[in-house]
Amino acid sequence: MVFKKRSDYGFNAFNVPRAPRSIRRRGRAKRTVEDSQICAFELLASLAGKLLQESESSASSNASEGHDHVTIDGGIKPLYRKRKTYYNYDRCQYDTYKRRKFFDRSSIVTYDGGISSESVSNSPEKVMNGDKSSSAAMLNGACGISSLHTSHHASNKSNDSHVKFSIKSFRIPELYIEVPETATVGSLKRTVMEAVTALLGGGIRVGVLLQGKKVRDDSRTLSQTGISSEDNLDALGFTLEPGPAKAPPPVYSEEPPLLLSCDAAAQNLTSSSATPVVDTGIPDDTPGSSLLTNSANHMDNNHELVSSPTDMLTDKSLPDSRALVPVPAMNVESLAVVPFNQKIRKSELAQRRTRRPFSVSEVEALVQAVEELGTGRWRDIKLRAFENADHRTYVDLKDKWKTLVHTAKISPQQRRGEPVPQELLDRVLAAHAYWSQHQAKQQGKHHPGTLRITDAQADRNGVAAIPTVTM
DNA sequence: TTTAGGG
DNA sequence: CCCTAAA
Repeated sequence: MVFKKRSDYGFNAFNVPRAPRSIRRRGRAKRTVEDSQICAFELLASLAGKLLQESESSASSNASEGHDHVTIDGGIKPLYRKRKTYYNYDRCQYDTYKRRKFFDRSSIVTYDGGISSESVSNSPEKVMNGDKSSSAAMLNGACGISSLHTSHHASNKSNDSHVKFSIKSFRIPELYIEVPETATVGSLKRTVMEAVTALLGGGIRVGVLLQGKKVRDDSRTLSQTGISSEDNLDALGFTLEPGPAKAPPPVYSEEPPLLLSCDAAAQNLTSSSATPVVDTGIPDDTPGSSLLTNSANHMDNNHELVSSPTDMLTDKSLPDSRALVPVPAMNVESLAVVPFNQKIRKSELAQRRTRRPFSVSEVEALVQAVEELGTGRWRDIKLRAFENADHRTYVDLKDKWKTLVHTAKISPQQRRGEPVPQELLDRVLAAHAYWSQHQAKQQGKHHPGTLRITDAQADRNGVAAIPTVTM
């Protein structure tokens, strides 16, 4: 017997019309999206959707037990989930992309389902292996769709406009549980509880959705994002997303380690001066799919990422089982544990990498390398100029070059982000032109010389300077 | 695994 | 940035 508690299958994202782009507005509120996430985290920590009141300096609040009101301050560092090694990059992606397609889309739940399993249904699929009677409990922590519904009350204070969030409840990601029919209800409950506990303990992140779209830019303020006390916050929602259970050691300073154990989060968050580390990476901004519509697209999910802390399988579930269990528990266990653990790993890689805009110096290095090696040798370029930047894959460099060429062609007014010196853009254009005609495919050591732009300050009429190679 | 492009 | 087809 297989039970499933699915909160969402972002799978049918395409069934949902894209929510209208939210209206950005700039105001005085200075809280950032991250702050909201902190609020959400605290709620999570208490495992109850208690009313959360956020106030800047009010002395007290009527918050409930477990945690009193929290004064959120800045200093939240985005966490970074380091990817596998550079060379495994694509492979990892390949291994998980299918899964991602299936789960990435999340949505705002329009119903408060609470933390309990609100819709347990029999899985139509048959358990593949012979462990039909297994008491394995699997927790699918990868869907990243747990979401909740929030109700909010705009505070119309005269001067400082604060936004108050009253999150009724969170919905947890899908839980995939499997227990023998001989199991008792009690064991089932425990199994579910363990699955939930494991999920929360495994680290969870919070996402913010507005108008059905995920808000990724954690640096923007609430007002800038469109979350203002004056707006109808009905379109605002939070989501729980499975996060890495552990924080890989940061490699670079700009890669804050991520630690997200529930406990840690709870501790940090309950402190008014805490500066918890929160992952800012949000999987996808695609409009969420409706949780209410996915039931139809229910497809075999037995193979989807499911995590199952081994401890979860060891006991609990069996004690009450008294029927004939054809397969020894141990065997079942081994069969179940292995695959599930592998799957949860994949789920951890399913997160979209955090955005890392190229700095001018990086662009400089890239341009330099391309001038020397030409395009089409991104592997070498990576090795030459970004050997120590694990977060810059050769694919990234190639992409960056692509955008640089584009950037160089458009008017400065159309460019965004940290402005790239015109000098560099000129070199980009020159190198691009040079290697384009030169096909750069020259094997061997290409010209050991240096690509030199003779007309760096090429005219802005689109005529790229013709570089020359000097020996 | 890399390259090359589209998404 | 992601996803892939090809090489």
